[in-house]
Amino acid sequence: MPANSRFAIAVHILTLMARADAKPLKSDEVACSVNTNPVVIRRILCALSKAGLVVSQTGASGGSRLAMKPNQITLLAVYRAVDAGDVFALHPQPPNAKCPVGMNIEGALDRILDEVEQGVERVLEKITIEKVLRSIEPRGSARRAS
Amino acid sequence: MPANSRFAIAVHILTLMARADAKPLKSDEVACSVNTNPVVIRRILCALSKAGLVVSQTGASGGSRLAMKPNQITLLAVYRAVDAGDVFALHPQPPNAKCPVGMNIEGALDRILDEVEQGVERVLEKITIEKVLRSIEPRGSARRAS
DNA sequence: TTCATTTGTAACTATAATTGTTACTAATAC
DNA sequence: GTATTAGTAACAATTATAGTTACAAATGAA
Repeated sequence: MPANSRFAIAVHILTLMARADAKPLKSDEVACSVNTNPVVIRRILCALSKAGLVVSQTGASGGSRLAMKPNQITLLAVYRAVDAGDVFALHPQPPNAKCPVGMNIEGALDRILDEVEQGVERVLEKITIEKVLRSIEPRGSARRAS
Repeated sequence: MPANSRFAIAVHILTLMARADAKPLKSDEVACSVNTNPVVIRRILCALSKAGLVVSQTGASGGSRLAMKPNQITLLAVYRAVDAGDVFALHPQPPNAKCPVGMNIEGALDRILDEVEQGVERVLEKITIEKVLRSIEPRGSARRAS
């Protein structure tokens, strides 16, 4: 099924929570909106919790809520929290070290991958969960950035 | 095995060809440097050929060579030629259309994916095969990074 | 013309990652 | 105490990738 959707689902989850304000959401409720199994949601919530983006509580009337304001959560933080994977993979097998190109290409590709990831991060750090929520709200409860 | 290495291998192949100058390389020779099966190489060469980056010829003393100068081939062209896949995937199942967030989140994520891909492309369009080759040559024709 | 060589491509296998699922434990509120 | 919920382990189903074998089509050389 490869090509992972954890980042997309994480953004969805956090947007739901931003909309719910401080009210904790249960993994069942979130799963209903995302249209998947609650365990899939809890796995991602666990990563978001370890990254300090959400706070969860077990027990009756438990659930999860944002650990900070929606305008303090950038998509870069989300991208790093869930392991979204690299933009491209390097060689499956190490190249031939006896070839002048094979010997050095991995280092070169590694540096390129770093630059590409930085390009991704520059974009993601400019977008917040608040911004995503506002881009979704048809109108009405939309609110200015604080 | 997911997370595809076609872009990495394509850059490797083109760098070999840049170094070989106009001499056509056989898929066997390339496979030896990349350390994989010649068919894997030919599959990628086929994509590069369709994109007009290389020229191939069947038959005895055939092989493939660059279709243009190494400084005219950007990594963006390579990235587009091989299907490197998206930076992140959207929802595996469509979200719940009855939820205000579920209804609109896919569009928002799509726009974010577009921006991210543009971030990737801005980086890749600045790097050419010539630059990769120079960053690899141990010395002699080596040149300072720019 | 004939033959060896090479690409192009189809078909199949093995591997690995993801998502979905069930089942259970631990924590918490009422 | 009891019901509820998160956290997590274990496993199945799906899917993409890379590797492999096999063969047709094209080409150049004898």
